[in-house]
Amino acid sequence: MILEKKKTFNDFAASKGLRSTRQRDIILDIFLSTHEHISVEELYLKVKSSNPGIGHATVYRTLKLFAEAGLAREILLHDGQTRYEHVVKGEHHDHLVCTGCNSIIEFEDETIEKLQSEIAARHGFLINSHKMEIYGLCANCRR
Amino acid sequence: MILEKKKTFNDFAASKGLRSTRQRDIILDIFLSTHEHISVEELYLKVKSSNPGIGHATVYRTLKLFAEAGLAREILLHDGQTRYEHVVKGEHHDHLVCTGCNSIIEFEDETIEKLQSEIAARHGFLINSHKMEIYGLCANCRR
DNA sequence: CGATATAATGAAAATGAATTTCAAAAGCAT
DNA sequence: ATGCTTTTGAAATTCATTTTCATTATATCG
Ligand SMILES: [Mn+2]
Ligand SMILES: [Mn+2]
Ligand SMILES: [Zn+2]
Ligand SMILES: [Zn+2]
Repeated sequence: MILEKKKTFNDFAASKGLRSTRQRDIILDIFLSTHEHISVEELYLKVKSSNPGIGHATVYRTLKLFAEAGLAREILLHDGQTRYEHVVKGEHHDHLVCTGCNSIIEFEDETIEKLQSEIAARHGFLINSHKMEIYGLCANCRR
Repeated sequence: MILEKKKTFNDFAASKGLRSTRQRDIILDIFLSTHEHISVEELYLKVKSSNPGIGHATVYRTLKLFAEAGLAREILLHDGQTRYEHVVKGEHHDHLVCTGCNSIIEFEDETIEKLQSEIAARHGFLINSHKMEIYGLCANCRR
């Protein structure tokens, strides 16, 4: 499925007339090797540790491309850092965000998604994406 | 209900031992006179037009107090500006955000809220707040 | 192949929202 | 009023992100 994502990006790049570069390959490899919800800075540091030459701006630019290509999702929590997570085709999830330890629990709820569609339809609204975050304390942090 | 909010803030201020200042009164008045989801900068400009002396920092600081006092809610959309909206006691709503014209449609859905609680409970998670934003095109912008 | 055109990169500068600093002003208890 | 503490506002600072622009790399074409 890593190969699949690489193909997704290559197809996207081709369709956009983007050139294939060593930097984008490296950043994609490293992004795909991560899990969780990684901040741009975190990814940049990972990238730099094996490829000191790659610059800040390239990482920012490339992650935007990944999001555009549909293989990454931008996540804005309340800490002033943009994060990215993997997009799994045909899947969607939302987040329980613990304000105690910053951990994130993912969940999906088919019923909520359906209700969202109904609400949008009721307003003549065409959904492109949505985000839902529940903030509070995880089981560990509760006491 | 404007008086009620002022009382809410005064009680909050009293309980926190905050001093009552001309600036906070003015900013509260102007905030309460606004509608929609106003950015800090927008509010600052409004404030400054009638009270040129009031500074940027004070507006930022005061809005945080309003949020803490429970009469304003901070909203982060995807435009890099923090916005604030009024909190109506006992009410909650979420947002349909049009990426075409930046308009916002508010909605409430009791069932979704209930499902959120269930999900949280299932994970032993204690909800403090949540946000749900649906992005897309409003009826006007669709075609 | 080269040569040429154009896109991508990266270091550094710029931007912009938000926060901090700190001296002066204002509020409050006595 | 006095003295103590909080608040204010201008300016400086921070910090993430974007932009600039000279250089380098990639793709295309003869
Ligand atoms: Mn996730
Ligand atoms: Mn609203
Ligand atoms: Zn936690
Ligand atoms: Zn619209």
